Amino acid sequence: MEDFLNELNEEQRKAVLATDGPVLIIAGAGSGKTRTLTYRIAYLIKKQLAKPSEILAVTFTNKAAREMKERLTTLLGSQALPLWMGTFHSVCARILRTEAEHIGLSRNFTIYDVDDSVRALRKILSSKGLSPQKFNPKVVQSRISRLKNHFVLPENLLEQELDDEYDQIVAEVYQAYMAFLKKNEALDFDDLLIRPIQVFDDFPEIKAKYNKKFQYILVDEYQDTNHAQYLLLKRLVNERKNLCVVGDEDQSIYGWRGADIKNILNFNRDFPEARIFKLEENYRSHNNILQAANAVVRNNKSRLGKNLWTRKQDGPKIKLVVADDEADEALKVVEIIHDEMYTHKRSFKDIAILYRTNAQSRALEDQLRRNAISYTIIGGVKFYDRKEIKDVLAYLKVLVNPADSVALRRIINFPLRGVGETTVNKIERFAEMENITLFDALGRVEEVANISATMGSRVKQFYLMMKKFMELKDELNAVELASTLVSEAGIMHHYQTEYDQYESESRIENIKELFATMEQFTREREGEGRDSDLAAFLEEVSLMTDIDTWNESSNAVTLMTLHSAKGLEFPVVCITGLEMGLMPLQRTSADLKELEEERRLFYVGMTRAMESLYLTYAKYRRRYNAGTYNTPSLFLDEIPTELLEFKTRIAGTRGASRGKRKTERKAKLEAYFQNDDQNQDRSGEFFVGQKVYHETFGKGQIIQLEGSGDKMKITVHFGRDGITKKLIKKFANLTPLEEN
DNA sequence: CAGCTGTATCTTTTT
DNA sequence: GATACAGCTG
Repeated sequence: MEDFLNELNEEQRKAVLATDGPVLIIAGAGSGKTRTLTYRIAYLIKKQLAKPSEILAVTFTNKAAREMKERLTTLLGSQALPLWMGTFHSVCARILRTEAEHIGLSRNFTIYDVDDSVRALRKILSSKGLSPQKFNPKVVQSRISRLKNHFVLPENLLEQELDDEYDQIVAEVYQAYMAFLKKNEALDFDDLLIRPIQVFDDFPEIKAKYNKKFQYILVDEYQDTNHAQYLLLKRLVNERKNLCVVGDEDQSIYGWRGADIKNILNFNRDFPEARIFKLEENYRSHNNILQAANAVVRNNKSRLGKNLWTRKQDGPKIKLVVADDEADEALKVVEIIHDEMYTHKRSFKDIAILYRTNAQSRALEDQLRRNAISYTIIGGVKFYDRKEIKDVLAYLKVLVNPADSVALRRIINFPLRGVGETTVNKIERFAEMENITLFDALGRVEEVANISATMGSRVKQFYLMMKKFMELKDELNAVELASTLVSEAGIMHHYQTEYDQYESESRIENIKELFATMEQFTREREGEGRDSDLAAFLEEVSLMTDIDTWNESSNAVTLMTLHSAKGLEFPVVCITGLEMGLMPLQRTSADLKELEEERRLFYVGMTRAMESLYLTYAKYRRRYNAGTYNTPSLFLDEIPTELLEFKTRIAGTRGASRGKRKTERKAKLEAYFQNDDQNQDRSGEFFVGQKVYHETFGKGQIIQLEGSGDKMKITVHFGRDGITKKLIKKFANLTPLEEN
């Protein structure tokens, strides 16, 4: 017992030992926050202050929850398993499923993701005759989500007179949307948080049950909780107020999602008796990295302030790398990777490449692939967002919850069975008249007016097939059910025949991977003695993010957004795209609050690095159609010059600037931009990124230029055959193609 | 009336 | 540079 207390520093130990009453732990980046939390839980259990089942620990991602659970199992064995650990959303889903019968909710409710919500709203808006130009479904979705995050319900809005016409309509649509969800027995992400609050308020006996159950509550990443989560916590905490929250206001990066930094800043106003501990020793990063990060975040006004320090050596300077454009930036990233591998004996998995927007990954991917560097991408098109996965899941969702019309509409004519929009609309109108679900209406298709006999039998055939599988639901386990369904419904056949070989293989591969995940899920859940049925699996999947499925052990460079990188660490980190307009993002620079969040985001990125940190930016970058010339991010100016090394080439040469003075560096940067303009304006010449045509190879794109004049070597990637060729200008006979 | 083809429209970050 | 939708065709 005491052994593991010795593994903590004094402040961490104090935080672990302060078991009772409200506790706020301000934990700087890399200060051993997870370790402190884990040991605190272990301590509670070992000292028998609480049974595992009386502890609730809320983490920010499912992955964090899984890892903490593993650590606890290592410390305590399987006795720790009954504790509740998960994200707010998964914990809420669990409560709602447990209490479903008492609160008028189907146990098999579907969870709608943003995409589903937008689909639903699109339908509602058009049925109200509102133009999608003026009332963009995505905008309306985010407005409603925002309202929900602030626990504002449609009835609160409608009872007051709203000045703004737009707000008035949003309020009406909001109400219709809630009715739609109810009819479909669906909850969206925000409902998962809101419904338990309502349940606790409406059913005191249920609130009492959970108050009794959860004697100790711990919340990680408290700076990123929103108002609804705050209200929920207030209800979950009982009179003992054993609430321990851990967070770092400098790492609050989810304001746009409704996270309220005030939750952490005002914690001791909510709980005046709260004890506060500050973890300020950083165990992760070399001193240079830490000092640079500190210097950047110091420019923020809204913070509690702390002094993060380390015993570690200074380490190498932070390398600032300038690139011509995004392809060149990617090329330089490749050089960085090579250099780190050969001169510092790193492997792929030690390296992370971070960026502000997912779209930036493309250029990086291209270059990594060409240089045979294995990589994994987190985010972007998520595994569970892939079309084939969504298709299969939609089938399963309908099996579990036939009332889910969004899923049903997705599959009713997939694979194509000749049942189109018009027919579905007719049946839907019938369903509304009869006050039954769309699915039940399919079974009575012969009663629907104006539907031909052939059409009717197509619909009926689909209905009967689904019905049959619904009956098989209890006989087969989740994987058996899913795989039989997928072949019988013709999905496998569809993917085998409708696409080229490469795509077909990868899609089928993905479906198989889904089945493998299901199997693993079933095993794990059975081990814990929890629900392992299809409904439970779908719930888990709905709340899963890319990072949760990330396999750290595979040896590959990791690519992800700065947001996804929160909570992770890598020996080598490279943050790309450090230009004005991208980092900070264009629309954020006007608003000080948003600018500060961008700065925190950069801070989060920097503090992921343990040993080396590279910062790159491109002077020119293509975004949508037009490209833009960019100036370096203002955040770069906030890093003390003596901590920076200015690199124009990565390996071999010492291209580093000796310029220690800011002005000198600025002059250098400006010189770069001058150069660049000339480069780009040389009409008739070739440039990197240019599209060209070659007699034998067809259309291609220049990815590298070496030398000059007729002897210039031009490396071109030809998309058609996916090959890359190095050509001599004189002989290649390349024709430049018009842009676009 | 289903299904295909071409055009318009956007791209911040995610539970 | 992918997706959604309108409009056309069979």
